[in-house]
Amino acid sequence: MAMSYITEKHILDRELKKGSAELLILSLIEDQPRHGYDIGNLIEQRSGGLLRFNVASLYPLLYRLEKRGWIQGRWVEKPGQRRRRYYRLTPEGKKVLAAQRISWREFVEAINRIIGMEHA
Amino acid sequence: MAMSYITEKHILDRELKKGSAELLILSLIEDQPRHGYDIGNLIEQRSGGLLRFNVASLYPLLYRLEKRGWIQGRWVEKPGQRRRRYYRLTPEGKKVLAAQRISWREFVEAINRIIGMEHA
DNA sequence: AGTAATATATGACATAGCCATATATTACTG
DNA sequence: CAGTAATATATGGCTATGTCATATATTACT
Repeated sequence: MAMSYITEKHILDRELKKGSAELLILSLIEDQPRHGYDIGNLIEQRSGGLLRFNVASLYPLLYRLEKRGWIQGRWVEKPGQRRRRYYRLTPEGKKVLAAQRISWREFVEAINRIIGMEHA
Repeated sequence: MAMSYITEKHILDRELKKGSAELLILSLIEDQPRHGYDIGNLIEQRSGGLLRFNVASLYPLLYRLEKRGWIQGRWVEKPGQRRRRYYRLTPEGKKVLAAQRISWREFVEAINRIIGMEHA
């Protein structure tokens, strides 16, 4: 999960990734609880490697979301596995996710309008 | 151009805005040189008020873009007007803008894939 | 036994956005 | 003509947060 920003393109990627992080995490645990490492890998896989989370960003972000009451974590210990902390959406988190999805859509449309990509 | 973030929705907006700022500015001066204040107002107007730039963010960002050689500013003084610094895209900036438009599109598609908004 | 992968954790540093404020000029309004 | 608003650029200080580097612990593989 190491980052590597070499070109100008990557500078943009790095910046853009910041704000969408919450939305990604909330979406991924919408249907089932997941642990941090799983979330990080899913984001990388499903984005075709375009989006990657540094673990040093991912875990603190999970703590913040839990502190805000949007997600709730619990430790799960199974034989033959290292202990994992599974996070699930709280009722408050569900509301926030719904609001953020709308916000994301409006945001993308606003940007596209300004940069001339209505058809994107 | 003052900011006001009250709801959770706005927290997301604030974060999201960060990475797209460069793309917005480069796009707006693509066809004609513009000064900072004009750019700030255009972003607010064309986004229907959704995107707003604090001047304390806008001007330093313009300096950074100029320092990187993507934009070039020059002072213009006209009678009956306060002096303005007009920025234009450099050849290097044009290349960066083209790359960032592609990057933006890929980014949006990757996010949508993960959060379940393919149809958005 | 050694290495890689899995999984979580955190201190230190750097980036960069925002608040508040400042300055200067022009336009409007009572 | 005095006061206020709008235009236009500028910046010090605070804060949030992402990244680098590193640490720890467990399991799987060879």
